Amino acid sequence: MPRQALQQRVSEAILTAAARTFTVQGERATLADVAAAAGVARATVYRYFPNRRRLLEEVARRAAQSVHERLVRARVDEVSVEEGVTRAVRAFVDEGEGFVVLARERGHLESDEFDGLIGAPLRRLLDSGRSAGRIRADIAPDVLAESLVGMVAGVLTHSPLGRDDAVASIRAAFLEGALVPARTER
Amino acid sequence: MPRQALQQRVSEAILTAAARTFTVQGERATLADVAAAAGVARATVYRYFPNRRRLLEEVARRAAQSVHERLVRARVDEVSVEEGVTRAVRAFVDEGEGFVVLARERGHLESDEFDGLIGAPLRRLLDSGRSAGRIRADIAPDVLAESLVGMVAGVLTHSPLGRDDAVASIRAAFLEGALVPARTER
DNA sequence: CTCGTAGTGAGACTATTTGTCTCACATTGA
DNA sequence: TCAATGTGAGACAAATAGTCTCACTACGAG
Repeated sequence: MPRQALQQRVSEAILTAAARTFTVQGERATLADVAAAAGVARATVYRYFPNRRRLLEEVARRAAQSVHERLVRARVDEVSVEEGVTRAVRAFVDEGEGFVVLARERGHLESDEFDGLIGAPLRRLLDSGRSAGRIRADIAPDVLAESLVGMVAGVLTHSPLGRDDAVASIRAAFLEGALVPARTER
Repeated sequence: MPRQALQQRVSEAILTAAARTFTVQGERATLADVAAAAGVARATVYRYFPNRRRLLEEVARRAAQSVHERLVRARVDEVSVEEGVTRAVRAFVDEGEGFVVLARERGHLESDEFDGLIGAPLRRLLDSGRSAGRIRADIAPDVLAESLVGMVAGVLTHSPLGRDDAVASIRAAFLEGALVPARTER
């Protein structure tokens, strides 16, 4: 098995270029654009991915897998909910462009990688927080999870924030809300 | 000006079908699909919209305009921030599929209809709340606005909630956050 | 009621993009 | 140095975008 280092690099270059290109130009970017961005011939893209849809799916699948691993490594279920949410948001934001493509495309994927790899752990985290009485029970956990994912995708796509600022803002907005805590009430 | 009632109907049918088709099938749905869904010939679509991109833009532009008018009619700037946010969320949710297309496509539009018609009023609302000391000042208003839009788009796309439930959940999550209010603290 | 016209449906046609295939060339490893 | 593996380039077929023409339908004026 000789040339596998090259194939590794090429595959990586294509997937990275695809994530960037689809994030910047939108869903209708051409595979010629992706190939050019990756610095390879268009035919080479088809040597690695049988068609456009599968390339998109692979970008999304890898992003989902990568985020999942970050979540596991971050041990989100072994810390407080607040800290767990912070680390989850950090995992999403660190994934960057791949996460944006994932959030945008996940409804059109073959198998629902997103739900198993990200949705489920996120719901588990929120659920345990709910059991501990720290996460409010009047909103369904899956709605909270969707809200968080939507917030991250929206801010990543349309706000020019640095990673640390993005994480801090999203964490605070999601956990504590936009209102100033009403300290004097009740 | 004789047949304009017909053209009105046809235009409406195409735009509605386009919003639904692009929301359900994603960005790469075919114009033949849209035409079939609208019950017109494919050529007729091109009689009303010069190309695919402009059709998408028109769906988004109309959604933006419609939401803007809902915001104005709702007088979001004449009530409390909490009520204003509630009405804004209701405006987004009521727009439905058009809003989903708008949120997804707005980065790739010619002119930024979204920011002027929706982003600006939303930021004004949050800003006035901030001046009144009710909206937290440690998160930039445009980040809060993006968060809210992302939340709505995410929940509308991936949660099977009824309109009233969706509005209530999003309102509560955005304003008060996911945490149980720490009533006993401090 | 009939006719002229505005507007649609259907389909042929071109351009662009997707996807397939072949062949010459470069690079790696023995 | 040489053989094998993998890429670049470009020709090709299939699908979709976009253009155009023509026959037909239905509305509205008389």
